[in-house]
This record gives sequence, structure tokens and C-alpha cells, in this order.
Amino acid sequence: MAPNMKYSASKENHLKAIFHLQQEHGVVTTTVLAASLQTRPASVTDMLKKLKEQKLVIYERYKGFKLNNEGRKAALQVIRKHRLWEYFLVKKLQFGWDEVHEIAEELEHIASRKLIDRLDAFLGFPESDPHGDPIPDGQGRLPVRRQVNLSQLPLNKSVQVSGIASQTPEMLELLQYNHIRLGTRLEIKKKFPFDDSLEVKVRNRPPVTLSARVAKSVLVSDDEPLAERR
Amino acid sequence: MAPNMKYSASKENHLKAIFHLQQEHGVVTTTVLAASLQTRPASVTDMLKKLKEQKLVIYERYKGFKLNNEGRKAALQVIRKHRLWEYFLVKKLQFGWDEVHEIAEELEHIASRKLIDRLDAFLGFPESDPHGDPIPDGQGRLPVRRQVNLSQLPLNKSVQVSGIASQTPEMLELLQYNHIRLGTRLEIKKKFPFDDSLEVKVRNRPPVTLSARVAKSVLVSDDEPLAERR
DNA sequence: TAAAAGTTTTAGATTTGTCTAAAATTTATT
DNA sequence: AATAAATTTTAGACAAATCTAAAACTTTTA
Repeated sequence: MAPNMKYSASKENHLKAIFHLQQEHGVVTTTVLAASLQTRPASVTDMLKKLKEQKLVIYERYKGFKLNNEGRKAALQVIRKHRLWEYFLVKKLQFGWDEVHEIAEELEHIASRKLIDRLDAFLGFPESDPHGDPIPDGQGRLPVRRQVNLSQLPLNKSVQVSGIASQTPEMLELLQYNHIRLGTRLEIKKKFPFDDSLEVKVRNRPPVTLSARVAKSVLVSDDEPLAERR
Repeated sequence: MAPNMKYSASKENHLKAIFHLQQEHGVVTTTVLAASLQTRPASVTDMLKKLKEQKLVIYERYKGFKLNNEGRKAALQVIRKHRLWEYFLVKKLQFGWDEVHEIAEELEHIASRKLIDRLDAFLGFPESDPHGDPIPDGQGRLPVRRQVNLSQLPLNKSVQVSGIASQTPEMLELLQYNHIRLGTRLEIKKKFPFDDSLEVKVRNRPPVTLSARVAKSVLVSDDEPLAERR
């Protein structure tokens, strides 16, 4: 990929969306991508033809599609930009977790490679964005996060919160109330099979009970989730 | 003007260019604007018709045009964004004076009003950008800078460098070499009518001679050019 | 002041990204 | 397996921003 290769904002959005959908479903279909981009299936077909011509996707008509290596690299650069800007907005400009997405959607399409590398350095090479999602490095390498949700965690294993899967303001409020946030170290003290709720212990605090619903949204890992790279 | 009024990048570029050209020439003409935007007169006419419909310019065919009040406010918001981003790039991301323009051209089209106000606060409400150009405030008020170029300055009047009009790398290097930069306090000790060159004295340094060419590009003012607002 | 030169606008095309409606194809259902 | 349902693609249109070439208008000049 050429160093400052510029794809249109719309193409970048398509690549990014395909990347995310692929992670869940493997092959992506026209309707699913259209829904995810709030556009029409016909428009997706149009765009996919262009992406295929530019050799960014593997696509045969009526068969669905996925990114090839070039496409994946391009998508990861967009994701890198998005997540670094989100980090900037939250950590430097004091935005809340929940208000940064829209703005980052715009900022992610600024082309300059140098800009994004300088921003990365300015932010101290963060490894994950404010939602706990990992930030690809300059080469498009995504740090592997052995991330599981709380309900899969064994008893008494000490981990750190590395992400929140579904972030409604209500959910965030509940977690805030229980002193659980990104980077919080905690462990499970007891599991209640009746409703799959959990008793969770945060250091220096009385134990709290979390519903299965909440537990599934709290992602944890046993490495240092907010450590700096390099 | 609605708080988050969004004009297309191209419209913003036209408004901004008209604003700048107006400062020099009063009324702006099709060819001049086309040259300034690196586009064709026909394209300018097309765009001007749209800007007229949106009530941003005063324009009658074959007669030239200028911004009305709405248009001026819109232009100043773009200029505000551009200059704040330039300041950010230089002061926070360690870019050089000369490399920020292109990138700021992209960043200036990000819409969010909240983003730009937060950025302003994060930067400490700077009053001028890294080139010494004044940054309009949130209401589009441009701090008045009684800025003159060095060749117009009377003898022995102590002033501060508040801007550099034409910034070639060569010019910047020359100024750098003579210890003249933004904020430098200096005064004129002698004028040579033969070639309009000047002898200039910077505090704690031996006097230096500047050509008329250079003197015309060094803008100075007798107030504090880099003071913070509010 | 009429012709020449220059400027500006119009007319008609082009590109990119999008849409609707209809046709083609695939998948599901009786 | 034939038909119905759903999905995907094609065909044709549209809006925004741009272009070229030609026409309309202004300004300059001889």
C-alpha cells in the first residue's frame, strides 16, 4: 500500500464496515453491509464493483465478499485513525466516551500519514481507544487482546477491564456507580447459576453483584490493557 | 447562522478565498477567484450561483461579488478552524510552520462546533496562529491587529514581530539566521533610501541589515501578539 | 467608436456516489 | 421439484462539483 494512499471517505467507510462485519460473520453480504452503512443494497453493489476493480476485496456477484490483504490493510489504517482520534477527543479534549464516535467518523478520513503518526506519538502510543478497542499500529498490526467477557471468566482470577461491549448511557452509569471502569482490576468471587449473576470484587471496595446482562458487556483481559507500546 | 451549519468543503473553500481576496481587492472577480482556488472560471461561476441562492454572497452576473454578512461569518468560522488546527499541529504535534497548511486545509472542514471550541480551550485560546495570523473567536470576531510591515515602521519604535507575510523556506531561514521570529521585539535603527534596506536591532544582538524585499514580509505590531484571550 | 482582446457566463459533458424500480438469481417452502 | 420469498444486480436517473468549448458581455486599443 502506497504510504499516503487516499481512498474516498465513502470507500474507507465501506472497507471499515466490511472489516468489522467479517470479524463476526466471515463472509459479508450486500444487505448486511447496506444495513450497517445505512444505505441501499444497490449502492453497496455499485461500490463493491469499484472496490473489486481496485483489488481491495474478493467478490463474485451473488456470492458475498471479503477483504483481501490490501483491503484489510486499508481498513486497519482507517480504524487506526478512528481510534487514535477518539483517544485524543476523550483524553485531551475532555469529551465523554459516548460523544466521540460521530466526530471521529469525520476525522478518520483525513489523509496525512505523518499527521496520524505524530498524533500517535503525542498521545503516547496508546494501545486501546477509550472504549477499550485495540488501536492498530503504523504497520496495521492489531495488538491481540485475549479479551473475554466477565461471564466467561473463572473464579478468583484477577483481570483488568479492557472494554465495554455495548455502551448505553444507562450501562455506563451502572458501571460508574459500581466503580468499574476501563483499567479497573477485579475478580469474580461467586457465580449464581440461578440467573447467571456474579459477585465481583474491586480492590478496596465491598463486593457488588452484576447481572448476566451486564457481565456479558464487560470485557476483561489479564494483561495490561492500557499499557504503552514501544 | 445556525450553530452547526454545514457547508460543503468546496463551498467553505470558496467562502474563505473570497474573504481573503476581498481584504486585498474589495470586490472579487471570477478569474481571480478561479486562480486562487486552482480551478476554472466556469466552475467559479457555477459555485457563485449556488452561494448566491444560499444568500452568502452579493453577486450580479458580470459584476464581481463579495460576501454579505452571513457569508463573512461563515468564512470566519472556516478561518478559525484552519488557524486553530495549524496552531495545534505546530504547538502540539511538532510540525514546522511550513508543513501545516495542507493538513489544516483538510481539518478545517470538520463540522463539529463543539470540537473546535474544545480545541480552542485545549490550546489555551491562542490569539494568533503559527504564522502570526489572528484567530477569530467563537463569535467570528477577528482580533484587530494594527499590523504593518517593517518597511512602514518609523525609526526607533519598539515593536514585536506578529506575522510573516510570504513564507518561503528561504525567507524563514534568513529570518531564523538573524534571530527574528514570531514575537521577537525589535526596532529600526537606520533606513537606507538607496535600496530601501533597513538596519534592525534585536535586543542583546548586534544590528542586522534587511533588504526591502524581506522587510515588506515582516509584519509587526506594538501590542502583545501572542497574548492569550479571556 | 469600432474592432480586438479579455472576461464571464452558458451549454453540455463527466465523475462520484447515491437512489428507485425492475430484472436476475438464489434460497426457502410446500 | 415447482413455486414463493428473499436477495442481489442491473438499468436508468439524479445531485454535486467539476470541466471544455462556445457564446455573451466588457474593457481596451487603435
